Amino acid sequence: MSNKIHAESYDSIIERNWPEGFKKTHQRKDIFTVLFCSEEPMSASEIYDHLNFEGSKEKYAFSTVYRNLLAFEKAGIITKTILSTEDEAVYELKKSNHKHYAICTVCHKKIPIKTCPLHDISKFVSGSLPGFEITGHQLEILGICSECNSKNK
Amino acid sequence: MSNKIHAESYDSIIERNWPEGFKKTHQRKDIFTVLFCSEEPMSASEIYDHLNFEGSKEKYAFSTVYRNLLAFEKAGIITKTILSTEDEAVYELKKSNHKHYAICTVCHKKIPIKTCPLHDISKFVSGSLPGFEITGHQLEILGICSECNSKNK
DNA sequence: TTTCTAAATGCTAATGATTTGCATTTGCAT
DNA sequence: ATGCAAATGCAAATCATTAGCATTTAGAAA
Repeated sequence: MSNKIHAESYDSIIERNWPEGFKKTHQRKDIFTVLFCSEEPMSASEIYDHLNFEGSKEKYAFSTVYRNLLAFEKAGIITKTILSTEDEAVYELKKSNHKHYAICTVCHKKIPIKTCPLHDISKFVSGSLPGFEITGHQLEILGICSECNSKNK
Repeated sequence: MSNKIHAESYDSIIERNWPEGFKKTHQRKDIFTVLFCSEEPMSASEIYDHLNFEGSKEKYAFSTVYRNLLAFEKAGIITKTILSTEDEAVYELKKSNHKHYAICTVCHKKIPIKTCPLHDISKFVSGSLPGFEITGHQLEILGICSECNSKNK
């Protein structure tokens, strides 16, 4: 990113979170920073737009974005999700507190759910899945948000 | 389908499950039957292959498959799901007992989970989402199955 | 049963997200 | 500073899914 004021702190954040043996190209650092700053999971094209329009003279190819999202995912520091209401995958940094969303099937608004109802999922499931090592889960709650509901009256 | 022996019973099943005001074309009935007979959720191309290779002289266009999957979904009798390990959407008839899957991230095996851990999801979530009307949910458990785990030793 | 019409189909071409090939550039270890 | 594997940019290729349009068909009406 071009914001000099924050450059230092981002650098140290990157330093702490960078995967082992990962080349630090400026493209990679910038993709990481965009994801780090985003409140919401982002699609590849949203990331691409952020990188290419925010006053930076750098070039960021679409293929670079996709290749690095895949690389970050393999390295285990981001999560890829395909929501059933969208046709693009979305990506977010793995934070300590992971999130799920309630998604309105009418307006596609995504409302984060504060608590994960699957804290004890492993106990719940492991009984019926002997030998299966659970590494994660995906959950969406689908429905109609209050705004869309009232519009339909 | 071409199996005369079962034709009668499929007809009555179709009769009972057919959406209101839906034209009964042989293509639609056959797509329904393929889904009805499948143990697993199927992708559009799997359905297409079943229709076009199982000895039938009928023609089934890809666009017909997609159009009718969408129509069935709108009519509320099938479910479309995009699994995070696959790049095709999969479809299944809504059965009384809905299912979730534990998916191996290595071999992509799908293991049905017997119980839905979200029976009381609405209570759980509704508190934090006032006015949101829950109509459904998507859940995947991701991990490594026992076979893939033992291979990696 | 025959006629009629909107809806459904098959075909092919278009779309849109994601991937790939390849020549060029760049981190980073020596 | 040098060298090379890894990363990049660009453009073309893929792959799932959708749309356009001329033709066919289900099912209501005559």
